[in-house]
Amino acid sequence: MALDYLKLLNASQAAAVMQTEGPCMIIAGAGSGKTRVLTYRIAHLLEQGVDPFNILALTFTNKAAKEMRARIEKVVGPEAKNLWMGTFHSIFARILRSEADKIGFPRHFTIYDTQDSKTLITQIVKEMDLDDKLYKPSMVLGRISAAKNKLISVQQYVNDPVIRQDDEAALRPKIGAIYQQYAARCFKAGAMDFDDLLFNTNVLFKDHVDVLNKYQNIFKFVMVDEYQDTNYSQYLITRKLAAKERNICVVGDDAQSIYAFRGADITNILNFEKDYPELQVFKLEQNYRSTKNIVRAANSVIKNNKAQLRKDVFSDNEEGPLIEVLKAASDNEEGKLVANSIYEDKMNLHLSYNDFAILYRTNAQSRAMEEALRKLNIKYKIIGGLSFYQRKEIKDMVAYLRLTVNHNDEQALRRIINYPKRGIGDTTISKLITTGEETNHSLWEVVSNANTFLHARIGNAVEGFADQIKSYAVLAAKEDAFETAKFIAKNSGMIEDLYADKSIEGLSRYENIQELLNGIKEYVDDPEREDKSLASFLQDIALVTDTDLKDAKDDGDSVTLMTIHSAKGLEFRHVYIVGLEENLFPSQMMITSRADLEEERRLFYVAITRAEKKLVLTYATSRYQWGNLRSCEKSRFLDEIDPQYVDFKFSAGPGSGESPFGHVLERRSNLLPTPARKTVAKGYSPPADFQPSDTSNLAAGQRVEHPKFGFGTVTKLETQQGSTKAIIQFEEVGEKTLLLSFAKLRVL
DNA sequence: ATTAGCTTTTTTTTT
DNA sequence: AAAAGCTAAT
Repeated sequence: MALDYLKLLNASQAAAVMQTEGPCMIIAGAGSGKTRVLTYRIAHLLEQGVDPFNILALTFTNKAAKEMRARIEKVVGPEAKNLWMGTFHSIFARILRSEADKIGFPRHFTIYDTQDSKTLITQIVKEMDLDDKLYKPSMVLGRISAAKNKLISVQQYVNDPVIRQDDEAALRPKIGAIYQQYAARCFKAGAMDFDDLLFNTNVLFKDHVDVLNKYQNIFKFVMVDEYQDTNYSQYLITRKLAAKERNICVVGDDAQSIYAFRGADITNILNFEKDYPELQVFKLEQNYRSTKNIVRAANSVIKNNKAQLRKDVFSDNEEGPLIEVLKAASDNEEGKLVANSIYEDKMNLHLSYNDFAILYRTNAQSRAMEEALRKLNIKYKIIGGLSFYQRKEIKDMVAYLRLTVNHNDEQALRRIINYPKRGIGDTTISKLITTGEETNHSLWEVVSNANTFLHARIGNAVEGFADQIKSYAVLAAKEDAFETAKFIAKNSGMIEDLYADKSIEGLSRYENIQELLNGIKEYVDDPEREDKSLASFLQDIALVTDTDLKDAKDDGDSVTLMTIHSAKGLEFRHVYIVGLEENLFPSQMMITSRADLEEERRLFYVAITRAEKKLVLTYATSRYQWGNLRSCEKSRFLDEIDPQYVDFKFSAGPGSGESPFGHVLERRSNLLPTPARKTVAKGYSPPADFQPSDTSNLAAGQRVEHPKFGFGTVTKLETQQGSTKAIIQFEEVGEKTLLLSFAKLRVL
């Protein structure tokens, strides 16, 4: 049959589309038509007669999955609905639900969001009588999360001497104990956090070969988008699933890897080459999105990163205008400059507000932008930030729904046991918890038998609450999600409580509950929805992000505001990247190690490459931070762009009046040590015949040579998860920690 | 048990 | 600047 869509692809794109059998890796530069390739590749598979039920396509966001499914549907028709397509988390949550009993979880397990996890950790730290200054929930959760992403179980964690040393060195020796308690409590509550969804999938596949076999036979073709952002846990899942058919295709761009903080591991790409020696690699290097200036500027930035795969992204588009750099005196003025510029461009070039995006490093930066846009009556939408489902009243309502479906959900129970007020105070609650711990019962079991150990008055209140929840569960068993939720909202007293509050915030909370109910109604009314149960609805919203949400209800012509992380995969005609200041972008927390700084630079690269026609970069010389004014220095990243692509607009807009000392200050900042110092050994250049040695038998004390760092001595070797790190004291550049599988070392 | 008023902390990024 | 946590008074 004639594959007419091949006409729509360039040579390398077409090659990648046609390569359907066996392992394949597509290295796709920014804007190189990656989604197009994935779309047609799946379409091609379907045309070859592959059953859509046998194709698994994993994407990074729900939105990406939705979009791709829609595009495939355009090519192949409604068959596309049957593809397994979604995020890692949503796909494997679904599989875990149907196999839950095999790993001891209830079918309707709860998914804890980050806030639930942190609250639980705070509670555990308190119960264990630990110093809450030392054991900050975000820090502890970070440790636990990192462990899970590397598939380190509680047992392994507490037994591993290296981990113990690390924790002890950080004066936090009890993290293992907290991890243990945290996991036990989640299990008792029938709950999994985000990382558990992947961790437990691995457990399931490891302990139940029959189950793994089943899914290997279902997923005959596996595809992974944004492969550079997968962690070890995800890597292993895909490897296991593809082990039988070996039809696995991953798409990624190492230059756009920006989720290392979440455990994403670039070695997955290298592992991939090792796992599949017969691997076919395709490179997509032509950028169809942006002007030549934008692509070249982006290249000049990313060139400063040492750790990267060889790639040469180019554009055949017009040259386009230079990249504009604007300087503002304050964050508020920065907002004004951006808003004015958007307004002018829209009028002069007859664009719509949808053509514009403002990107920032942190959500907090949106405020100044919002104010400025509002003053000019420019409509905007904010993606991310405090999501709908994170609002207090919504979390309360959802807690009722969650507890109805899963009575053991401890966090939900604690959230609402005294909301609205039922006279069950802190003392009672801690008594309930302690009893649960002592008798090894879940909180719910204690609560529903409260009369056996509490005074009648208070015991009745507690059991009354339990009865209430039980009655909701009876209702949920026969009614759909909407009817159940509507009843709960009224019966619980939440509606009444919120309605009584006549303040502006109170009113909006009341409206938010209405909106949630509307959302549930919509969910139930969807003609394609098969499962209209409350449980099904909850499963759906647990993994929905705001980024996915906002897109659904497109509110007309508006400028988009979001973090750079959220902007990944998107494109806009005109892009403004704001807040290009030291300690903001790059972020303060990311400038201490080279790896972090390089991730930050990749983030900048991602931001630049979102722009099609015009790119504007701004920075402010002062901004409010934690309520007080701070002065800021412009970002080192600005100096990393090759100046031939940049137009430094000197004077800021109206009202800013360049200070007479402007030049002086400018000079001074140039006298500071050059940013982005390269850690290469100055007095060393590698011999032309440099040949890396086999380092599998490397031992501490040996002398080695490195092509960039020069000569050094191995001080220590550390093996973790099968990969070995060498700590080497170099003569010229000091101590470095190198991954042996990466480092080119010659043993002397 | 509840609440008003005070102090402390928080800002990285997200499934 | 705002939210969350804590103390003291009711």
